[in-house]
Amino acid sequence: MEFYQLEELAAFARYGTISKAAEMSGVSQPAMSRAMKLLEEDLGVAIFRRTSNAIELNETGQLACQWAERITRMADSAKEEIRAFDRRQRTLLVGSVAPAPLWSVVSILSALETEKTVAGEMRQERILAEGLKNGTYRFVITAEPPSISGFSSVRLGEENLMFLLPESHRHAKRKSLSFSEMNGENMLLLEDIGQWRELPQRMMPDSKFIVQTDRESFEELVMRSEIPSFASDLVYRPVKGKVAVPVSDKEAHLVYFITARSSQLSVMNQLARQFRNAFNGRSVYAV
Amino acid sequence: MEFYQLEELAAFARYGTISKAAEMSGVSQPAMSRAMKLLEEDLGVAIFRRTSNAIELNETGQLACQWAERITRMADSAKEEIRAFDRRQRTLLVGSVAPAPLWSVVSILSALETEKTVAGEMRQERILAEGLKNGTYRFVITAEPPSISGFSSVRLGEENLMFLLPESHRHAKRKSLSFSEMNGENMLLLEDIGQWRELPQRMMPDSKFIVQTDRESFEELVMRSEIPSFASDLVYRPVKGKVAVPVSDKEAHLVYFITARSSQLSVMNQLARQFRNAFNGRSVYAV
DNA sequence: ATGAATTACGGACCCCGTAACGATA
DNA sequence: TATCGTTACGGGGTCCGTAATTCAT
Repeated sequence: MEFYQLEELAAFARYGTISKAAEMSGVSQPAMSRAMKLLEEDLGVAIFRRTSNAIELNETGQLACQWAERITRMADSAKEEIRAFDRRQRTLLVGSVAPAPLWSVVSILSALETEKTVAGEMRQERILAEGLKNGTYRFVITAEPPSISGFSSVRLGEENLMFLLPESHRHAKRKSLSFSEMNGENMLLLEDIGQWRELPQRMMPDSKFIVQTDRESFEELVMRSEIPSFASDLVYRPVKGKVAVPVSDKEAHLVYFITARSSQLSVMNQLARQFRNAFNGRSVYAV
Repeated sequence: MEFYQLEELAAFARYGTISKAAEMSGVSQPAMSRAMKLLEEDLGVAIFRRTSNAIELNETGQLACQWAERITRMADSAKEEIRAFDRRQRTLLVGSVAPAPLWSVVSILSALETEKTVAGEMRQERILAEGLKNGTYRFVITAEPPSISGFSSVRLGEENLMFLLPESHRHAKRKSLSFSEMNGENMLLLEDIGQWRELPQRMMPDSKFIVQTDRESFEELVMRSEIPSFASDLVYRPVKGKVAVPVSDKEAHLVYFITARSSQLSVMNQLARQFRNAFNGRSVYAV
């Protein structure tokens, strides 16, 4: 019994005649005729009812066909799952509640673990803790480190939110600014910013937020319009005609921790060191 | 991906080295080495960890092996089930509560249905009714015909129990004899007699029954000893030195019905006719 | 030096496609 | 006569086993 015979049997059942099934399967008619004969011989039972000029499945053949489909389906899913498992084996997935620390951690890890493909994704803290336990994530980055036995956390660094205002803005000269002071003012907001996504909406309930999914469109809008937006010290790059004013509320200040199996402690410390090196002097608050 | 590769992968997992697995599978070592390599190439992922002169499964390989076993097991059971189904398709199974009518019905049916293998088995009435409905039995023979819609019953004939006594027995001259009159007397009994099996024990609670499994041994014992036994008009053959005395209790008189799908009515009538022809004049009570 | 895996090589087998054939509507 | 299935036949791929090679214990 061979896979190609089972597949051809299923094709025959679908199309009714050997000619049609052969044509649809991309083999010659005699080839399929032979394949069915060989399968029948191998099984040792009649699975076809043959008249001089036609052929059809008998009851046993219908059963055989169900099995053929089950087996080929199983073989297909086996291949798929084996390949998926292999991919998971050779990729190292990092989860994070915010994009900025994720980018740097992914980039640092890519250099450290040259064997593996490093990928990152953003999720809620609850999901991250779950995924850390079940092995989906090797590392997770959160503001409140989950305490799971066998896992350890290391302080990674901090991120501070800033208002990005046009120089002409009435608050442009301020050294710091609270959410309440900006409440009611419409702002540009980027969609995919994890933990930062709902904070402004909560703190500034009277403001309208113009949400952008595409990062390039967002930056285009920031540059070309007078509408205030947010920036962060971790990703801050000066924009011509704009000034960055730190948000004074404590909610705008996040401390990130990286968490993984305790066996990864040395890797995590290295990560934290490189992370801090990369952003030394960049943070508005830090030193 | 081919079945032979999956089987060899499973063998390799079982025996640990290619050499051993090849030897146990009856193929050469290079053949199996190649098969594993081809399988690996087909999957497109590494399933082995190779050192210069050793090879072992990696984690993906262990998963692949589980799938290999699942698939080959499924293929094996598919073959088995297809063959079993085919056998069921071409055998006609008759169920009965007693051996005597079963034998004749099987023999008559064998002549009628030359296409099929006719087989018979004895079961309790409850099981027979169940099996008739679910298609296990094409015909069942019972004393109390089950009434199931779509199925019909035909009176087949009757069977009467007799005591088989040595000529010297105190009751040997009787024209008939009740269970209670024989109660307390030890008797020979055949094991595989279906409905007749527990009747004597219920009606003669003080008797001890010497049960024989083997029919030949039973007949030997009947001939060579003075111990009374049972006979029936349906299978009665005179035994030298023994006399048969009919049992007078009504429980010793059974009327058999044959039941099957109503579409089989004409076959059942033919069966009943041939059955009565075969036993015409044989029954002690009949006529 | 023994045992394991792979590579090299010639041969056999099997499956394929083209072509020819038989049968049915 | 057109369609369908089977048989016949030459070709090519592939799988096999033997033999040789490499490597490690």
